[in-house]
Amino acid sequence: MKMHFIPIDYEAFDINDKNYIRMIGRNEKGKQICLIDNFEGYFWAILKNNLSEKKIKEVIEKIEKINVEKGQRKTKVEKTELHNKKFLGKNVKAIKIFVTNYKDAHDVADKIDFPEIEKRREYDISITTKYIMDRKILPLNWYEIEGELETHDINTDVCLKLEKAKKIDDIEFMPKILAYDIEASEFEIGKGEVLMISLYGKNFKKVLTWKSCSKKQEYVECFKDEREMLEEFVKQVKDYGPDMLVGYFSDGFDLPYLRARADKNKIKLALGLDDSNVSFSRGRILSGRISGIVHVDLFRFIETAYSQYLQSETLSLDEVASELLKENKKEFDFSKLKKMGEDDWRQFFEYNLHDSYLTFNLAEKIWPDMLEFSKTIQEPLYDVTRDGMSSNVENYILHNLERFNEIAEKRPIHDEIEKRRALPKYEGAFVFQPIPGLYEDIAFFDFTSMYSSVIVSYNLSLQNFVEKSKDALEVDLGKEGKAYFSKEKGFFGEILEEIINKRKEYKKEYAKNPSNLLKARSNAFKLIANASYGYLGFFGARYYCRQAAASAAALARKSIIETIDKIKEEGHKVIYSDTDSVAFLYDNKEKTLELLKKINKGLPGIMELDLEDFYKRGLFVSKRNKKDEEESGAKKKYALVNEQGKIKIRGFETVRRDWCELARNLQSKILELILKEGNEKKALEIVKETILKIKTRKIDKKEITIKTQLKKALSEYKAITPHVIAAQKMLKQGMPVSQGAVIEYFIAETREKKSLVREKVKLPDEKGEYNVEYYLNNQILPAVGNIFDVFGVNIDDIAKGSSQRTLF
DNA sequence: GACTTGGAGGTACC
DNA sequence: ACTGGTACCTCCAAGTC
Repeated sequence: MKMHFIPIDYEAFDINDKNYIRMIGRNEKGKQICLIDNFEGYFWAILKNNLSEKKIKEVIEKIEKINVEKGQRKTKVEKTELHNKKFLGKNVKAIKIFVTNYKDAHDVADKIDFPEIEKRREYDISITTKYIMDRKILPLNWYEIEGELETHDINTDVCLKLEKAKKIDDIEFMPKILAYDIEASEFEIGKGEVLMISLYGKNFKKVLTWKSCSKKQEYVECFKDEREMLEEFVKQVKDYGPDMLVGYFSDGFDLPYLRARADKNKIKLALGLDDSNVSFSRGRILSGRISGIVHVDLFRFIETAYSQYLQSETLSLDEVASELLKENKKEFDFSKLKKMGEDDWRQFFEYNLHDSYLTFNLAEKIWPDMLEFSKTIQEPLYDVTRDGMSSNVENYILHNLERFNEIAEKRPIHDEIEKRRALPKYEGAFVFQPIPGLYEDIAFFDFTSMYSSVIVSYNLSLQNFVEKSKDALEVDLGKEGKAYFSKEKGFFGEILEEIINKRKEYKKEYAKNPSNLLKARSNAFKLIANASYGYLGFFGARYYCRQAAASAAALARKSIIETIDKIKEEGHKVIYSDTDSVAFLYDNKEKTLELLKKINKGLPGIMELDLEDFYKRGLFVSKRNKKDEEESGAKKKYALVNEQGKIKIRGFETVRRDWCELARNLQSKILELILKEGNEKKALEIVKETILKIKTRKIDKKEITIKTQLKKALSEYKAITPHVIAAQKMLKQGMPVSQGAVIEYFIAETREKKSLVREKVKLPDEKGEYNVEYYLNNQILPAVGNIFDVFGVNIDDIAKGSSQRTLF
């Protein structure tokens, strides 16, 4: 049989202790297809230099006799091949060792500890990654496949055993998405009961429940008990037949909860296309897997791939949906949960369904990004929606090694990781100390993907890292001495250069012909390029090279400082610089652009300086110094307005979520008045008005709420800060408090004089007046004080003055 | 008990 | 444990006088 096929889900399985890969996907008509392929697992033994042919033959013979026993399973070396390969750019002879079961590759490798063997590699790559690397049946690409019909215990339209596959042109593809969400009686996984499950797909909406049903909506279906509801959930998902089952925070809540309740009810949550139970892989965070259906936790994907482009301060469904879909969650008061009337249940069903509705729409909206991530990195959707950026970078590299005939480096294990983590931080970026003031006519230059282009231009990588030599590039690492890098092109640099070029190409294409898909594609490459430098310095990386990362930082410092000097030489006053950007005063745009060209001519390799923008005004403030410290300009804190009147604020409290809205909004208003109108007097009036409002208690509670994230488990805090107290209070009230939660509280008046802030903490719904003194002295005045300092106005005096006036 | 100082903690910048 | 370093600022914790 011959047909078109797009693989979506990958899974390995064994028959008679041999490995196979099962791909689930669709044909162009939307039929669900299962495709089975052999997997010939292998790893590499790299031979020492200059071994005689006879010696090599002996080694091969020894290797071919190796076998291991793992419980019932006996794994042996099936065959070997001798190849000329490369390892970190060097030519090596290596034995390709095929094993009958790849799961035991590590154990087989352990037995090959002969003196003739230099290194053993690639036994630590996951089976699906290895399969994709080897057979090049790439996720979400279209193929024409040929194969025999196969009877296989799986619920798809057709199942084939693969014989031939040919890549063909893309056909537009939209997966069948089903979103789900649950509500439970208690927050802790499995402790309470699942009260309802909502499902939302195309022309499909349902809420399954076993609770009050007399006034239910038409989309609600009622069951006798939790068990029947869970069974129906499985049935509904199967009938719908989605490619993707999507939840929001469903790895951490919905799916483990469902599984726990199914276990409790002694039933199987047989969502898998082969009727298998949902399973969870252990890791720092649980990952819920359903065989044949891609379970996606949108929250995790958004967190790694999307969050840096979002304004949302938390990644809650409500905030993210509000930003991306312009829709919010429905209201529901959870404190009612203990005594629910029929109308309350009605409202709860609607609330539950709406969460699935939002999740479904988010999934459709973000689909281009998931698709392009998967195609770019060449890893399955399931992985790409969960992996962090370091894995994404690494997988991108692994899938591109073959072109370089490279054997992959190993992943570090415990001792090596510990060693790397114990190393001190190396010196990073240069940040210019600004002089506080209001400046006019500012030009901003910045380097495009500075660190990546430094890495490419100077060939900084593990492969190029060498002992001191005349031909090598010498990088001065200051206190740490010097590092040397060979000048040949290494695969790391080549791959990174391609990534940068593709990003440029797709960005240009997008500008010409905008589409969500092109935007997503350009973005995927951008994210990978941006994470590559961090990858070099990441202790868990296969291609970790601290010296390369430190050298990238050192050479970037050198570049930006030289750029600053050149700008100064032209007679400009440089006012700021951070890492890859420089701001200076200009008087003539043409001349400024000429200067840009001139600097670019002198830059090495692919390094490129760009005009970020021309700004009309810019404000830099001083640090809130401790006593006796000399007043100095604050780094990473400034506000600019460009010629179109667009304001850019960095670092100020306005953009910090751990300050109350009142302070943030006031500061923002003041910055705008100063930047747009240059009117600090009017700004001062607004501050006075706000002070009066605070004192007369006219401020809404919402505006004085402070939000702080709980970064670790409550018990691990050494210092008991206000947000820890607030979290403890929440816990006492039976509210869910988990690591990562954003805690909300306000500072209240207390009967007795208390000196510590935490003694005045109250939860938003607690009775009590806000603490005038605190909001004045710890929120409002600090937020605007250093802005008015620039104009020689002491805000503390003003505050005191207005307080005297109000007294009279 | 008032005051200083160091560091824990959180969040932002690039 | 799951990309890197730099920086600001608040509030607690513990020490000094």
